Amino acid sequence: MKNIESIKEDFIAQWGALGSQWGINRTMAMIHSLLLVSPKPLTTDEVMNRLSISRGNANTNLRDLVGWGLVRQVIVKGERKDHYEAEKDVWKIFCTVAKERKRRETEPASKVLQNCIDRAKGINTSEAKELRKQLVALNEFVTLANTLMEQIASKEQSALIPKLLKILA
Amino acid sequence: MKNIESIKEDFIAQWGALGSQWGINRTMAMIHSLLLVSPKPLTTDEVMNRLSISRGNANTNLRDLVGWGLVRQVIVKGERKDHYEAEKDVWKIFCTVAKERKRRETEPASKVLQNCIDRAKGINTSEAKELRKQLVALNEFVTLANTLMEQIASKEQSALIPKLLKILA
DNA sequence: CCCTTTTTTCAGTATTTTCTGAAATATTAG
DNA sequence: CTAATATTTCAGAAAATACTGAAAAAAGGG
Repeated sequence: MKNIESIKEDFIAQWGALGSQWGINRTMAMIHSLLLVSPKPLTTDEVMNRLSISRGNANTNLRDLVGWGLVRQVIVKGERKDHYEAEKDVWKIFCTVAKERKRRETEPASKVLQNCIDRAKGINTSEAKELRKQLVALNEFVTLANTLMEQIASKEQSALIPKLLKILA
Repeated sequence: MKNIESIKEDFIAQWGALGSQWGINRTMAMIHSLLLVSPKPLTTDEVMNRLSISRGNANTNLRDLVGWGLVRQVIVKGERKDHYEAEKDVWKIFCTVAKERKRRETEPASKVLQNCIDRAKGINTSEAKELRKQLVALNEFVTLANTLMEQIASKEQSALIPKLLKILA
């Protein structure tokens, strides 16, 4: 059946399944994809009904998406209920996710490493030296990744991608 | 207490916790970090004892790590048991993970998108056009990311990073 | 204010994921 | 081939995660 709604449903279901193979929970990924392909902002009730999920679930995941910066609340005049819409520009989505993951994941990782490195400095065996070397290598990489991510995510797609393709050619 | 083993233990525990915030299960991340800071290859029994996990768990996760290409089996002469060691070169680890995630995650994602796009081609409403546009934009991005990852992961770190830093400056 | 509508919270439940331990299978030495 | 050792598998248990539904809190209207 060549119905547009059935295509959207499939997209939402499959994209949601992918999201969960990744670090994101299924419902959150599904709400995000629903909003991504929705021509207009939706209310909590509409999200609940479209995805057959409870109010609590819809509410929590919508707020989390807002927290990630992937979805914003919009006011529709003449309506009491909050409406939500997704950022649809793919490059902006990427930048948002990159910055957020940096903040939530790579920065804490670097802290952990730094702490272990500092503690290993006090020991003078060859084994400790070896350990320190490995941890320093890891930390340098994580830090570098941080810097690169930060810079990439602060640039315009049009300004960056051609250059990237060039140096990789 | 400034004991080197206690530093390793902390590193393993904390790195494991981070791994699980990400897509990797805690035990797998812990085994990987244990091997990363181990000066010599370890047997399944050693891994079990060091991390206080069951034989089944150790076995399964070691095999998965081998499947990811992050750990290899090595034969220690004069020993019956299999020994495992981690790849320690950080850049190689990164390349391995990048290629593997591409294969397991972004390629399937692109397939899903392509499928939806093809089906939307059969419909001629403005809404379908809108949907197609959004899905195409997503797919172009995913495909681009695939290509970049592939190329980055096939280069030497020393050849790539300076160039990257330059164009981002 | 007080009533109505909307949003948030959260205890209890359901589901999914991970882990254990022991049995089954495979490997190797003699 | 046999026995000893090592590895794999997998059913059931445990733990972690996500979800529901209803009650509480907050917001808006008159």
